[in-house]
Amino acid sequence: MQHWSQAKITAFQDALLTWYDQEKRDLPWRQDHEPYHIWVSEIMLQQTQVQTVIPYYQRFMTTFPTVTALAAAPEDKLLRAWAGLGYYSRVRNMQKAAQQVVEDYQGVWPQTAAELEKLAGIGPYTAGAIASIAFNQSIPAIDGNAFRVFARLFEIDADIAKPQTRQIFYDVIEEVIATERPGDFNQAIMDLGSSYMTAKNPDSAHSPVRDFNQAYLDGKELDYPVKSKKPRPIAMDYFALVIKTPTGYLFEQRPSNGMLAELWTVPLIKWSELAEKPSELLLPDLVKLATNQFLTNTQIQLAPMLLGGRPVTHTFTHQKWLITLLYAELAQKPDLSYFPGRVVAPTDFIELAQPKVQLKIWQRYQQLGGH
DNA sequence: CACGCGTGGAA
DNA sequence: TTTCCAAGCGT
Repeated sequence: MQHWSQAKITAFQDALLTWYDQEKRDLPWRQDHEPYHIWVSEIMLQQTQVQTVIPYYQRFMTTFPTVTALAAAPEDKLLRAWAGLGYYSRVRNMQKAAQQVVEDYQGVWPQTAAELEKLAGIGPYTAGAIASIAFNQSIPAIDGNAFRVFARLFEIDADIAKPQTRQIFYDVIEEVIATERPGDFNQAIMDLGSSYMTAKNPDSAHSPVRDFNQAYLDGKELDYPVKSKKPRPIAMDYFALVIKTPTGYLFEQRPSNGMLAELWTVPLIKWSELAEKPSELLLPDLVKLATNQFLTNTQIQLAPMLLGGRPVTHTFTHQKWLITLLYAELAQKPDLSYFPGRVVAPTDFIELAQPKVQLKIWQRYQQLGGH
């Protein structure tokens, strides 16, 4: 790996920051440098694209205008504000961190990356981002963009999927970061990574730092960054039970650990966890078997129906769910003593924090004539 | 350290 | 359709 002279470093900073001053995106969280605003945006932006985050950020700020409001929020309101964004532990950690700020720091944010990293949900990237953007601390903020940009600028071939690689990049960035404007420097690198120096179709020929991009100059841009691949999602079969009662539909809250923790869905039965596995030719039996897991003394009034020939599919990072919809209608309100959920009228669905997969299930149900 | 954890967009 | 990627963190 090459080593830049001080003159080259200065020229790079000038080119980058001049471009950033002219072309930086006007984003809702760039209106000011309030640590609360920077923090919320950074958590939302973890593994999530800018255009997805914008409406969530705006609603979140209306709902929870201050760190104090967030610290005191009831869990259902909290989850509703996050529903659909994914990686739901982020919002639970966020409330823990808000409570830490209010209780341990009397509502005044710590200003160093080391202190910020002690807060729940704040790791090395987010700590660097907040410290540099909100508090003007000269410290790297290394996200996927920064890995890609600097891997190309310096032709660094260390595998960015390996945790120990971070130190290599940290040392490089520490040398070239603009110490007078660290927050703008870090954000400029991220803007660069999402515009000219993208992963797939980069346009480095027109990049403001074209002449500093060694991989581009060598015609090897797409060789960087080096990143080991992850295994593909494992297919899993589920049944979704759409159960209509006189006053609404059955919903259950998922366990507090694991996938989609504490979010609301119609009852989902994992095929691999069914004690008995009836033949697909006996679907009425299957519905009865599944419902009997949690509904006692219940008459299923109408013949259960299989809904939808092809399953609803939803792909997560590690799992691909293939969900077959089953429908049943109950003549009476069921006994919910052993059922971790509630009967919800369609007009009250908005009160539930529902993941995207549940919205897909409901969409399919409606397409098939449900209401 | 390797893995679990959501979702949407691009090609 | 499949694959990969996107402002990561906790365990």
